[in-house]
Amino acid sequence: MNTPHTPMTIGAVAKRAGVAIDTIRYYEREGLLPEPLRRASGYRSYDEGAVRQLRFIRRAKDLGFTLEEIRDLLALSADRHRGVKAVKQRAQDRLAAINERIAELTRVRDGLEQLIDACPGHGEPDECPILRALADQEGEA
Amino acid sequence: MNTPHTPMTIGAVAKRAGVAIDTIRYYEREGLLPEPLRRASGYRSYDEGAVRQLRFIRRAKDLGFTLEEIRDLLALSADRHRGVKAVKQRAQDRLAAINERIAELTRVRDGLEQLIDACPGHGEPDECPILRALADQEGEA
DNA sequence: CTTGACTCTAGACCTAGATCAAAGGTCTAG
DNA sequence: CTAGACCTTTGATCTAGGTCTAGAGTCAAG
Repeated sequence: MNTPHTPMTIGAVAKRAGVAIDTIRYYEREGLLPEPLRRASGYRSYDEGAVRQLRFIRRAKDLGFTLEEIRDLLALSADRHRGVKAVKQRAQDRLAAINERIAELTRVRDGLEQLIDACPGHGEPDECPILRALADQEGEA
Repeated sequence: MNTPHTPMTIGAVAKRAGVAIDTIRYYEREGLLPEPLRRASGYRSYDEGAVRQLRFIRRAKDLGFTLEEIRDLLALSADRHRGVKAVKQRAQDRLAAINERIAELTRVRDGLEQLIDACPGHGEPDECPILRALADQEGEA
């Protein structure tokens, strides 16, 4: 199926997974990667599985998962059967968070857009709606 | 027009502007707030202008401006006439950045949504499209 | 054997935007 | 006058996710 045991140095793994060497050691410290075998010299010795796991982490990060959530996903993905349901739930949670963030940014964008449209781009600062919006005291509780 | 000179302690200003005392001193260090007058005892003495400026900062922060950008906006807003054009430009830059971020998040969301829809929520991890998407090696340069 | 590239560890440092602690001085109500 | 709230400074700490340094050891090629 696959080359079962192709030992690699940390540098080779880093190159193949597209991450920095320091990042690999950092992930190991943080429990996102298992401790690898060591050569007699103390060098870390990795196989293909490490590259796959690093790519997993990178993709999950691209989807906006935090390292803590990824640690959780990795644990779940190792759990045959019972993990799948939980993984789907995590993905749904992540989706909800992203949607909320999009809604928030959209609100901010619309507000900013209105201010820009109303600003002539010249004249007195007092007549600039952007500055007025920032400076006006509205909510004196 | 306004109460011309109502000296306040830092605590009073913090309360009225809705920020922490430490944050005010931090902004002062960072050049976002001018150094206030001092009483004989060394206590900082603020007036209404400080409250307005803090609210300005808070609103700009809500619009996603960084403190560095806000420092820039404050300098521009003090520049009668010539500042308005630059302020509008900064706002447009900010708008473009927000739109880009929304587009990015939307892409991520759509990808995640597809994975979730395709995941049965049970069964073997090998059949979970979420885990497969994260784990599959696609790009072996 | 030498050279240069690579790796090891422990620990410091980075961004951004605060937040907190320690040790002490000041102000105000009662 | 005293308790307690408030203020001062310097400097450390926090989150998140790394990045970098120093000093030492190792590996592969020529």
